[in-house]
Amino acid sequence: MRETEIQAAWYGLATCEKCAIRHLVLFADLTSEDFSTVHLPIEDLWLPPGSALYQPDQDASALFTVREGLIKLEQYLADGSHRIVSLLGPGDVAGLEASVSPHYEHAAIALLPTKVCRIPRDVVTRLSPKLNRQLMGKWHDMVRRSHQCVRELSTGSARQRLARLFLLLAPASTEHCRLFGRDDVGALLGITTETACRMVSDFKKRRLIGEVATNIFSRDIAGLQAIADGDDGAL
Amino acid sequence: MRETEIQAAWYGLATCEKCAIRHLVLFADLTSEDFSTVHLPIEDLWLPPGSALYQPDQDASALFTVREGLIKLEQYLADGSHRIVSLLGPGDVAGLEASVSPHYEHAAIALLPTKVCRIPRDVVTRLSPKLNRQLMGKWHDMVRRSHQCVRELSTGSARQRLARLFLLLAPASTEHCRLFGRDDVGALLGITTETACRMVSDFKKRRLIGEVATNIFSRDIAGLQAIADGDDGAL
DNA sequence: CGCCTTTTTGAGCGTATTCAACATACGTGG
DNA sequence: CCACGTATGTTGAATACGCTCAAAAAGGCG
Repeated sequence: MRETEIQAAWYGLATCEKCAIRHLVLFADLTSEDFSTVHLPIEDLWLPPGSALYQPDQDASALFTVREGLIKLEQYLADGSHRIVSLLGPGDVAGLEASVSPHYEHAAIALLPTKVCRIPRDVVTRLSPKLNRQLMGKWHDMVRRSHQCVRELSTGSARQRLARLFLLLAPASTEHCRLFGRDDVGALLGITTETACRMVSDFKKRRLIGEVATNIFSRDIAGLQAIADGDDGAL
Repeated sequence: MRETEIQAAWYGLATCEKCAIRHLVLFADLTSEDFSTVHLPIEDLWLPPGSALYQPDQDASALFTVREGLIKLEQYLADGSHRIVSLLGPGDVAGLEASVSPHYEHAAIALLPTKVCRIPRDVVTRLSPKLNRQLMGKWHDMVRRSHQCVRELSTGSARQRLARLFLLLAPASTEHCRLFGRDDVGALLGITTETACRMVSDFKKRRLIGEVATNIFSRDIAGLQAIADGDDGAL
């Protein structure tokens, strides 16, 4: 088991009022006055791939808004193996359970270079009534993401799952997308590392994807869509 | 596609204050006074297996506390097939999205004879501040259930998944448990109906389960646990 | 440059799927 | 009450798929 620690570098005190993605974060409804009552530090953190935001059963002292990048939530099974149960992207909140429970329930680990802002649990508690609408919305997002993982990434053949993953990694309009380690692809899709690897190879051979740099891919959206829907991978 | 309609029979106006499972439902924190402000009807419904509480995109006019039985939440895929993304049991709330969104996102269908109480969306809206703690808790439950579905029911071999399902169907202390149609077992575990069927047969042959009546099973908890953890099904 | 980790590829095997046939249960009408 | 028809459950045989184990290749990093 690889040792993953919080390697986050301190990035700077967040100026939430001017946050570029504020419309989609927890503080969307707050006024300037509300901000002035927040005296606890809200930090911006940069997470390199592989670094953990938190570990299961750890004290849930904060929650984290994802601003850029991708976070995996994984849980451990009885036999010591693990499974990725959800992915969190920009606008999502990691560790929402901090608002209702004393401990985290997953390991939250960056899959890509990721920027988050850390909001102490006490800030949420204090602003609770004002944040309620947004909190509900974030819970709703969590549920949707999780159901998406079952529906898209844990259903059908390995080929279909990988195709759907490539489509989820970035909007169709985006030129390139960044993939993560084959181990994580496997743990996410519920297949082995080897199968994940073989499938990626196969997609490259069929020109459904093209690797423009290490783990940076261009995509044939229509082709991937066809694979994702029907199981038709015949040449 | 089978036509499933709301066949729920009206059961009686719920007397929430005296509800036997009130400690685990949405109204746990309310006072007598609060109840007196609720003038909209809260109905108790009995759902026979196969009947739908709601369908996707339907107007989300109420949410439903499950009191007895089991509800499946399913979503449809591009190719017309469907996948069960979560199970809801006693204490869980179906259609929580009604509190934040105008439409339902799943089909919610009873797998077993099921008793629910229907709480109009307006009741929740009106009592909103008082229900907040409980609502958060229910969202949290939804997320946990959904992650459980990935972790336990969509991971490992078909044999492991089925073993875990039998363990989830009822507490270990419960003598018997009730299973549902093989189609639904398949859609839940992400395997085909035939495989689900063969596995159930196999479990019976190995005496891991015993069918005391149609779809009522006794269980060898320890045996099932062994299958669920290691993949060791060797004779 | 060598060491370590991650990725890739191969071969053989076991499992789940497919497609088909058959059995059983259930509900309806004769 | 039984006969029939449909829906559901069960089983078989062949195939395809993904897994295991093993080994080689390709990056990173000291």
